[in-house]
Amino acid sequence: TNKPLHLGHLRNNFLGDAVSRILEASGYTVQRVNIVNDRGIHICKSMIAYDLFGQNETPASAQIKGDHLVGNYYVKFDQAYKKQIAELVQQGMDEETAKKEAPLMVKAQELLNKWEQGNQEVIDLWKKMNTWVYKGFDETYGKIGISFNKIYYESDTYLLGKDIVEEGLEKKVFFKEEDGSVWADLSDEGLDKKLVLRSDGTSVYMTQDLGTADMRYNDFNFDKCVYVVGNEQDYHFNVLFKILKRLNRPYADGLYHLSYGMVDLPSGKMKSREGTVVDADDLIAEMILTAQSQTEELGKIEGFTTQQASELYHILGIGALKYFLLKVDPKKRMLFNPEESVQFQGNTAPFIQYTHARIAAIVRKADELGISYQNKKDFETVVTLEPAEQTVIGILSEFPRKLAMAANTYSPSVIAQYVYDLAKEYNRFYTEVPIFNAPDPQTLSFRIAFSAVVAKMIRVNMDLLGIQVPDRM
RNA sequence: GGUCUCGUAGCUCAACUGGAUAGAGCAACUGCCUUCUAAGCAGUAGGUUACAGGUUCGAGUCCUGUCGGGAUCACCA
Repeated sequence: TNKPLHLGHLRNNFLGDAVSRILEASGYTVQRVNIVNDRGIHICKSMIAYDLFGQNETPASAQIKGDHLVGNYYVKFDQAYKKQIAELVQQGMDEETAKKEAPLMVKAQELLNKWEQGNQEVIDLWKKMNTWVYKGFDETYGKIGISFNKIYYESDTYLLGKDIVEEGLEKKVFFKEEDGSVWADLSDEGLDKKLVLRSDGTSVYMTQDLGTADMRYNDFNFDKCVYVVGNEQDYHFNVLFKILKRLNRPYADGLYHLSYGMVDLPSGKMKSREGTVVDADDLIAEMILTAQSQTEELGKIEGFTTQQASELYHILGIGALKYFLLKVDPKKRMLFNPEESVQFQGNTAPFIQYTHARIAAIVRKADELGISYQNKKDFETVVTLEPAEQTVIGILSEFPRKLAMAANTYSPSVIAQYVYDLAKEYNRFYTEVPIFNAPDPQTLSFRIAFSAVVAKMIRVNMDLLGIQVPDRM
């Protein structure tokens, strides 16, 4: 792609990462794979705008991340393009024709053709600008702790799948129209006919996805393959999976589309072209800044080095952001209100992280006092449990079932909700039941051990979400 | 228009896949720091689960219809 990451991408990446972690914890070996759309007319638009207005600007000279720089040229193209359309319409051309015949669009098409023909000059510029974009993405992915085992580029894969079209024709899964275009007819399953190859013999999205499905199976020989893709592509994946099934692919039954809902703003849907998107880098920076100001306001960084403090702000800010996007059922669309969504109280990551930090303080103190709590015999005669302790233990015992549910439904929100309930209930214990003023040494040992177990479970669950927990905050 | 999807407190979300009195947070109000971190805890108030039928011993959850939001139905990806 040629546009910077936004909030929707964050939901996508956090979901993919968390689901990977949950499946790993459930015994699967997981390969995280990303597909980068690095070719097509949209890239050409950025390239043209750069050619026209760029004056050899680079991310270094402009002091701006590469993905933002390239994204800005995409916007510049669109502005100039719209102007040209308006002028043509003014001269009496109808809008549809104007959109196609505006000089800039014609130029972009020419550029795409040159790219496909391997024109060296075009390829060089394309590579240069792509490198900037990837570097920008790497920086963002680094900040949010997301990584992949393998990255596929569409410039390498966009010609795949044509052999499968041939195979499908032989197997009568596809049929050919008079103009030479090839289609899949799924009308007997309540779906429409779907184009799989253009009349000029070039591929479309479906062709490519048929090819990449085979490629991924050859690369990884997977039992399951989870596509984390937004729900606006439900129909596409429905068709894709049905076609692969009809082609008797051995892996067809293991394919799953983790279809997640869009992130809406109070003003409505995010639209890149209209600039109504929440930029990922801006949001990340804002979350970290908010974490900093909240922490300083509460005066909680006594004894922290500058380095430690900035690490804490990062853990809190990124954690709050991840948790906010993961606590909601993936299937559902969700609303992001910039004014209200950046919160650190209530059902948020900082609340859970705070609970962990308090327990860590208790454990530190116990260790300093030399209190023994690591062995069962330290407290095995304790039988009376406070109500709050009983409730917490009940929650702890639910973990295996919750993990299984999260894995089966590909739903990190199950884990998020669970760890919140655990922290919430522990906090009740924390205020109601004294620990260091426990009535006897064995109860004291038990309550410390009990707290340590809760801290461990908080850490384990937050780790499933890809969220770190601090020992002090 | 066809298909899919959603509609739960003022707002954002839960409800363990059909079980008992529908739960949290935010916002509002009331208390609690001389005691382990108040980013916390306790409490008050807030609901005819869009609406109308149906299935069931039992429905927010299942079926039908209506209304309302969203997505999709490209020789774009």
